[in-house]
Amino acid sequence: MPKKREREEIEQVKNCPECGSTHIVRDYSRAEVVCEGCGLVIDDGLIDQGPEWRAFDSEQRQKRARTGPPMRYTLHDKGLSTTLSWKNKDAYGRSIPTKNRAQIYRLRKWQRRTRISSTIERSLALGFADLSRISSVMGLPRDVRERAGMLFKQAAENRLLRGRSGKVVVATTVYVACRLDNMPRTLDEISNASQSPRREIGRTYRFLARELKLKMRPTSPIDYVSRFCSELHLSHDVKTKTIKILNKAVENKLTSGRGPVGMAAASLYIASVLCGERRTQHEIAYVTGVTEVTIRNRYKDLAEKLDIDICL
DNA sequence: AAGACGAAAGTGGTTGA
DNA sequence: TCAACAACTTTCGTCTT
Repeated sequence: MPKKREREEIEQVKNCPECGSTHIVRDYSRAEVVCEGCGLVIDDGLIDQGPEWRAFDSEQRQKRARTGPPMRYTLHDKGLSTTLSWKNKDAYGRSIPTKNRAQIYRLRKWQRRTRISSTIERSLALGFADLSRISSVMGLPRDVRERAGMLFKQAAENRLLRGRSGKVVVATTVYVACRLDNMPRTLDEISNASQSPRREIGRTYRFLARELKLKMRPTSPIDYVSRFCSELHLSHDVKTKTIKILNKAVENKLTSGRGPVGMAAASLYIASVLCGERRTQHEIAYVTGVTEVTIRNRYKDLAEKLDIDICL
């Protein structure tokens, strides 16, 4: 049996409407037509003509053969649920006798009720798919993913997804989970990985924090240090030096009201110079996502108030 | 030529009336 | 709801190495 093609290039859509990329593929495992450039889902509900099972001999083939589309895991019920018509007709078009109407009514009522919980499950399934995509792009550890998943579930169960983009909510739960696990990511990083606008994530963050009564403490600049250090290929010495500087800054109350990322960036700059492993303001600005101007302002502050001499 | 500097205007979010 | 405000960004010309 020839191997089934999981993904294939597509010819109908020439360019992605979002980013213009021509790299557009059919992903049968997700039933989507996706732009590889920006991740935009151009079409979904794609029907895979192949079976989802494999048969190794003719007996198995006979047992497993059936009609209907293949199962899909991105749907909460794997696409196998029953639909119940609203007409008082049976499958042959005959009208249903009056004495059975009450029964049918009860069936419909339960159909309606179970469907409410399944919309939640559906958004969960979609959200989790998004979550695993974002966390693998960002390389997040499992604990953070789990936490984000739990948060998303809470949000869905409390009906907080209404009128909000699921993608943004997922991105927000990732942001929150990172912070709660003391490995904060900046809104910009989350925004890049999830392809959602930063301001939306920020707004949703405040909303979720209020609705789910999340007790968020302000992030400490120290939590950013190791990650930035390794991205800048700086030694352990620079790292400890940076943390020393930051602790002193906290003691002298230089950090309150200041953006933690800016503080971390400036301390990192100072430490890198003092340890003779100098990185330019430009490099640090690029990695940390704050501007050179902010690094300058912060580090001037620090140097002056903490009596640090930087001989350039 | 690259990096650092700083002034000035612009931006998005918070706060308090 | 709106204006004032602080922190931060953008932009750009100048100085230093």
